[in-house]
Amino acid sequence: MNYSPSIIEAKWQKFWAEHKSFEPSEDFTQPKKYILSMFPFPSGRLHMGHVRNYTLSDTFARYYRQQGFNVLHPIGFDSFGMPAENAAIKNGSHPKTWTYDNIDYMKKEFASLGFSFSKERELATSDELYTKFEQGFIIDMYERGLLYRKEGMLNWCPHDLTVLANEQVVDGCCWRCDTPIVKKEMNQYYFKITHYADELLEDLKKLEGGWPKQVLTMQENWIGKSNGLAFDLLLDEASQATLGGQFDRFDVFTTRPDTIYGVSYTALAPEHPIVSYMIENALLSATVIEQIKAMKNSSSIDRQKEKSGVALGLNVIHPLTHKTVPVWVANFVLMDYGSGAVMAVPAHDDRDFDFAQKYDLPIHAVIKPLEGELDLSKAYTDAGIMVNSQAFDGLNSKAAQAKVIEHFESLKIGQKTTNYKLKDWGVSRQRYWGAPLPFVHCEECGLVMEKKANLPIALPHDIEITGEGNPLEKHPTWKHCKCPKCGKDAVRETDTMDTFVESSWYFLRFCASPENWESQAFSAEQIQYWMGVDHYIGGIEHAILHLLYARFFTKVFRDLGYIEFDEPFEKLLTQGMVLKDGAKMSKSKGNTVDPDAIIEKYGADTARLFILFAAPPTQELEWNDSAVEGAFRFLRRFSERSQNVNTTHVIPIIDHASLTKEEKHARKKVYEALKRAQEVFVERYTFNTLIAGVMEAMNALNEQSNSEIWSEGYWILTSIMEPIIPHLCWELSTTLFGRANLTQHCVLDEVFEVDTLVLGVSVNGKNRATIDVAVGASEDAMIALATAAVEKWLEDKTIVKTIIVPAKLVNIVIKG
RNA sequence: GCGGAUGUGGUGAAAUGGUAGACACGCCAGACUUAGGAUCUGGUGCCGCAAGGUGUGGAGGUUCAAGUCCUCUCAUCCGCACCA
Repeated sequence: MNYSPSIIEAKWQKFWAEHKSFEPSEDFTQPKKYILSMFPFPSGRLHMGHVRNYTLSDTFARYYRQQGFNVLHPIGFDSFGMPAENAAIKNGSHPKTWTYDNIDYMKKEFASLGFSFSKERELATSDELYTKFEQGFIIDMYERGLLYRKEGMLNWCPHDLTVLANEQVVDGCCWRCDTPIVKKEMNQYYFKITHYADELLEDLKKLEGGWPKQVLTMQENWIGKSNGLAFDLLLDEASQATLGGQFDRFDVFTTRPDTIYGVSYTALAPEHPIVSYMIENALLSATVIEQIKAMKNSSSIDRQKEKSGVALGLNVIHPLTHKTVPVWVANFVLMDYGSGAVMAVPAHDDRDFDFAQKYDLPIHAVIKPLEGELDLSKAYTDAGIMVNSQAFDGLNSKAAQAKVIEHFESLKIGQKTTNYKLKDWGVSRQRYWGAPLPFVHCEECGLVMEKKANLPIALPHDIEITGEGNPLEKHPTWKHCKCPKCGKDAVRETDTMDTFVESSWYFLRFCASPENWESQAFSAEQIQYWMGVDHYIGGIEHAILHLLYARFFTKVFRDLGYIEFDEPFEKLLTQGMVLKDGAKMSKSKGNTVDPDAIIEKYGADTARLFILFAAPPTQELEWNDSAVEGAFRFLRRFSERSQNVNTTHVIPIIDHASLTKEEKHARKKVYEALKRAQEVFVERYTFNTLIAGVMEAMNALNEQSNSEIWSEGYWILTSIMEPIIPHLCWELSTTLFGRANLTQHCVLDEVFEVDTLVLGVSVNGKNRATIDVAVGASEDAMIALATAAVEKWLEDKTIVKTIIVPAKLVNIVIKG
């Protein structure tokens, strides 16, 4: 058979579409698999990263269908977001039109790759129906206090004119456009993700084994739990007087209570309320105020370059020694962690040390190393023996931490405290193309949530996108409404939501059956059956943002009573990037490969085969045009050699004993490939080795000419390969076997039985020869053969011992 | 600085402590062909005519046996990073 991918691929894609071949069953008594890859943003065209992502999930989905599972393999589009608006500014297109045109095109690309997605559950997160359910959840969360509004200093991207979550600030710049962010004070909506900080951290343990370690570590670091001591520092009387009696103390947090006697100054963040008060009331000189303002306004990158600060002329009382300690303002103290104030122990903290050096502040050593002398040219941050610490002298500093905390607690001047780096998730965006926050501002009632019956609060179509400000804010009528509570004139919230909100629950929405798609977001029964996601596949770039938010939503939905589990994704597979010429494919580098062009030239099966063959999924994949050719040539051979196969509807029964050596070898290779398939799909995911095994089997089949063995081989190999190269395999399987072979197969042990074994013979662990031994040969006989084979290396030596590894090798240990 | 990953032929890679380099790409030689950027056959880690030697970033160690386990170290990549 001539291999014509364009013909057979179109044929089977049409067949699958017409027969709705990949819709999951509503029979919830069947065993299920939920296979999901992270859905794409509809940017217009698929790139090779997408092809890799969806080829992986499709391969799992098709495998499990063959194994008799009810498989949910859905797809959607994460279709809100800034690029649609950017395109509107650039081309004058409407964000909606642009988005849905792109979706249409990308759906065609999906189909041309033969992905076995459920069509009936396809969604775009910008669909009004999706917005409706999402806004409902937002209202639930607001009622629970999990969504709130507060004034705060925010990351503002001056290019995109929107706020960004901390997670969306990369190296001080906007994660999308790389513009350095600035701080801006704004009223914003927040999700109370910190309420779940501890559970999000603790439940990472449940994911061990199913998630890559790297991702677990990244999440752990991001949540950033640390235990320590929080206590108040009392301002001395003079300082209280300076502050007009407005402040008498401030709160600090330390993870090193064992260094408490080493405190030689304290430092406040430039944004600290005491500092603000002093600026507002002109309690500082104009120069100092300028310095502090400069600290505040400097970008987070500049702030990290060099430590700077200034003394405030205030003093606090050390809680244990009662000595006076000066108060400084310092740029390295962060307002949004802990209380925005620190006790400084320069002898035992690198930052405090640098600062003390610069401003010539005293350095009191209170920990000495277990061995050797204390080096005062730098901070000693390790554990050691406490000194100059009154009653604590001589204690191991590590062990004494709890004792110091107890001491503070017994004096009622401090307490054990846990802090997290994780901050609440700011979700408002001053953009048009997003889901509106379902709130109304009423002069009488204040902030009022919409009635669920009024949802969705949909976006107006007639807007003008200029790139400046929020188009919803500028729309003539949209924001004017009646207060849902009192009915008087009111104003709609014009902020829309961060698009990470949509991707935080889309995997739940996919569980909804098409028949109640319109009426409810999902049902408990459907969720219970389909969740959790058995295999979740996507890029490592979502290790923190998306995966943390999705975990958070899952816990919230559980607490709202919608679902009954804690974690959404059982197994996470993070695929490596697709590279060309050693670099990530990108338009700016001009090293992209267009999937459509590859499909047109070689077909989807070639693209899929190459992508899975060139590297294991988690590793980077280097694009190689000639290796793609190689994949194509394999498919052609696979297709053409099918002429050796007899048509049959059952697997041939073969009398193994009567076969020639080549025939036996061919069968062995085929069944080895089958064994490997079971291992690869279930445990290892190293599809490259599976494909190699199938190639070996093909090579072995080609060494013999028994048509029964060809038939058995193709019966099994087309089944193993169907998840990878579905079009060709459906074609071959249909023509040859009436598709009866696309199912589970048993490994026949008889094909692995052999008469003779090839053993390696090594001398002192170095391989020297190979021998053929009969199965069942005695150890003595094997040793005799082995020693004879390596005689040359044994001359004038004494054999100390011999080690026989069954079916593998004989190692002769010699001396002299 | 902290955390993680990776390091094996000319290239992508394989090897679940037991014959390193499977399977491919590329390259070389041959066959077929009007032709070959098609197809088929054979070869291909390195040094060497060969016998043989040598070889998984480097140095040690454990073991009868190490790419694999342990210690140290170098390089590259990724993530986090003034979090008190």
